[in-house]
Amino acid sequence: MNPKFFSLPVEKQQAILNAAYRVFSQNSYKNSPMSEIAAEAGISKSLLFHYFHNKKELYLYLWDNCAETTIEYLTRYGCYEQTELFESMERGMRAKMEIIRLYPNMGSFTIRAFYEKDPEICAAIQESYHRYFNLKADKVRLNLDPSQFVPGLDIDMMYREMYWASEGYLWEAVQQGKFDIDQMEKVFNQMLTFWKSVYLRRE
Amino acid sequence: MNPKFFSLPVEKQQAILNAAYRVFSQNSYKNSPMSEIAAEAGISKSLLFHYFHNKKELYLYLWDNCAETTIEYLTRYGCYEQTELFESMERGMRAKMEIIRLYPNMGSFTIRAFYEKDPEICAAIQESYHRYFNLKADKVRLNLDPSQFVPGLDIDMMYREMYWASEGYLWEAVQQGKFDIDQMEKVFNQMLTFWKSVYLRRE
DNA sequence: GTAGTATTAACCGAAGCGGTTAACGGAGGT
DNA sequence: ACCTCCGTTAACCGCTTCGGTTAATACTAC
Repeated sequence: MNPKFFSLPVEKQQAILNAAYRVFSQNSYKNSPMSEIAAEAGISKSLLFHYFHNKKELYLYLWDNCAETTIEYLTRYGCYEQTELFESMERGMRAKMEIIRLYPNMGSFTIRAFYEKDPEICAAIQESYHRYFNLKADKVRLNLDPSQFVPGLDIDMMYREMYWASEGYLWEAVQQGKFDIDQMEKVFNQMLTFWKSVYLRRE
Repeated sequence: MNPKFFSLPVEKQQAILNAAYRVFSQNSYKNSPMSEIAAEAGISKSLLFHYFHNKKELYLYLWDNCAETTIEYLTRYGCYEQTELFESMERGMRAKMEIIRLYPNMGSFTIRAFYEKDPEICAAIQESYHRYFNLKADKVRLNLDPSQFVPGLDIDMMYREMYWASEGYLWEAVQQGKFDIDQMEKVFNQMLTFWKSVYLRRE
């Protein structure tokens, strides 16, 4: 790719990447036209090809950008550090919110890219995925003291439940295409206090 | 549309509809090629155009099929009848599972169609939506006895939490493109007993 | 056979694709 | 004033694919 891309004003870089994330996350690789990306980014198709030699390069750059941005924010918000369960959930959410603020459609793109079948890119994605996975596979360790929870609680189910609920809410927001991040953060905090109120042992 | 479509063997009808649901749910209207639908359904493009005069007609038929199928199954599983909260959740899930068994991608299609911006169909979708909405707007009434729950429970939050969790799980399954419905039903039952165990008052 | 129906290969003009080229236009130096 | 540089784009390229049609094939029943 053309290094001049990085000397663009940051907002313009983001506008381009976000347009690409949106189009690629809502269409298959094959059915995602470069022209649509350019138009949405507010630049000409020629300029888009000036920065990214071809469609594949843009796609794979986005993919790498996903991994790097994610790791960067997870690190910055202390998500790899050992903490207590709800604290860890909260950090994870804050990191995710910050990423959404930057690139609203990055999450959906990541998942789509991961399951993308097109032979032109599928191999590259999978290879790169395993590279990143091996790099950061050191799982997050939690301080899980079972006695802090309501007696008899199915902790595994609780964990999955919390995960699904946050994903479900996020998905709903993405579908509607509106990202009121302050509102989202508020809802997430409500969920968090709700979980604490029902899962934590009442003395 | 050509009425001969309905004298096709049922599996073939479903194959065609499912191919269409898949393609339209994973690409914008404009970027969804009829050829891709035909290929996935295992028929020629000409035959597809033989049954549906054009792309728009197919799309709108799918949309109507969503509404009708949904209403049919919700009725069949007694989801409009007045019941207790968890019973109502369970019926809703069973209905949804049965629909997924028939048309795995109908859910995602419905949502996408609802937010579709293409001027060629947007108006028709919205108009039709309001028609259906007015038709079935008689809200489900619940027997909600607050005393059956754990004291101090935020019932509204509990309700949203359950909704998001089931949507989140469903979405995860759809993303992966694998629909092991027995497995899904099992997980949903686990969620249901989990919810009861944490939300219902323990005597 | 033959009549009728289900299905498709081959085709149509038009549009859109990924990608290139040549020219424009504004800023800075002289 | 002119030139140079460079970010940017309009116009274009060959080609594919688009939505949709047509004419011929394959199949079935009599």
